[in-house]
Amino acid sequence: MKKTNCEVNDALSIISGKWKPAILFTLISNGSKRFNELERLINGITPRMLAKELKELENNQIVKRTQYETIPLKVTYEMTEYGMSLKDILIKLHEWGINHNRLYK
Amino acid sequence: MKKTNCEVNDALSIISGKWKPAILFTLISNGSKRFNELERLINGITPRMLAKELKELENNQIVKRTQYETIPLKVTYEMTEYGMSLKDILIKLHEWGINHNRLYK
DNA sequence: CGGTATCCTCAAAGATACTG
DNA sequence: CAGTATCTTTGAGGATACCG
Repeated sequence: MKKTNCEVNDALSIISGKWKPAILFTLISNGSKRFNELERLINGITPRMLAKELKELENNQIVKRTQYETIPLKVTYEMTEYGMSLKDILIKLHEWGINHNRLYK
Repeated sequence: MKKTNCEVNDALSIISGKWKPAILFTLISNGSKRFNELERLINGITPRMLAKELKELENNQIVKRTQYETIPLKVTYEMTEYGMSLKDILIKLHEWGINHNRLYK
C-alpha cells in the first residue's frame, strides 16, 4: 500500500494490527511478561500472530525482547520508554471506543 | 475479521482506512467542503475511495453530508460535533507520527 | 457534479501442524 | 518454552470505465 501524505497513518501503522492494542495494554498494565503469559492473557490469539505482532512492535522500538539462556528457555517482553509515549494515546482511543460503543451499539 | 476484546480496535476501525485521516484533517481545518474540492485537496485519492470512506465516516456519525438540489448538483461534507471529539486524538497521532518519522527514518 | 460498477491484486489474518 | 512453516481465506485498496 503506497503511503499517503498524512503522518497519522504512520502512527496508525504501528499500533494497528488486530492484536497490538491488546498486547500493548497487557504490557503497559502488567509490566514484563513472558511469551506464554501473553498467550494466556490475550484471549484467542495464536502463537503465530503473537510472535508476528511482537516482532513488529520490537522492530519499531515499542517493545523490548529479553532472552534468558536457561533451560527451559525464558523470553520476556516489556514496553520500552519510547513505547510508553503511546500510553496516553492508547488510553484516549480506549475511552473513545468505549463511549462510541455505548452510544452506537 | 472477528472482534477482539479491546475497544481501541473499535476506535481504530473508525479512523483507519487509508484516506480517512487526510479526509478528517481536511474537514477539520477547512470546514465544509464539496466532493470535488476534497478530491482536489487530497492528493492521489480516487472518487471511488473518497466516496467509500466518506460514506463510512457518515455511517459512524463522524461526518455529515448535505445535498443541495441545484443544477449542477451540490453536495457538502463537514465534521459533526461528535466527529470533532476525535480532533485531539488525531492531532496527537499526527504529532506522534511526525516525531517517529524524525527519529526512525 | 457527484458519484457507481466491475474487475483485479495483494497483504492481513486464521487454522493446523511442527521444531530447536 | 517459545516460537516457525504451510496453506487458505478475506477484504482493503487500486484501475478504469461509466451513469443520473
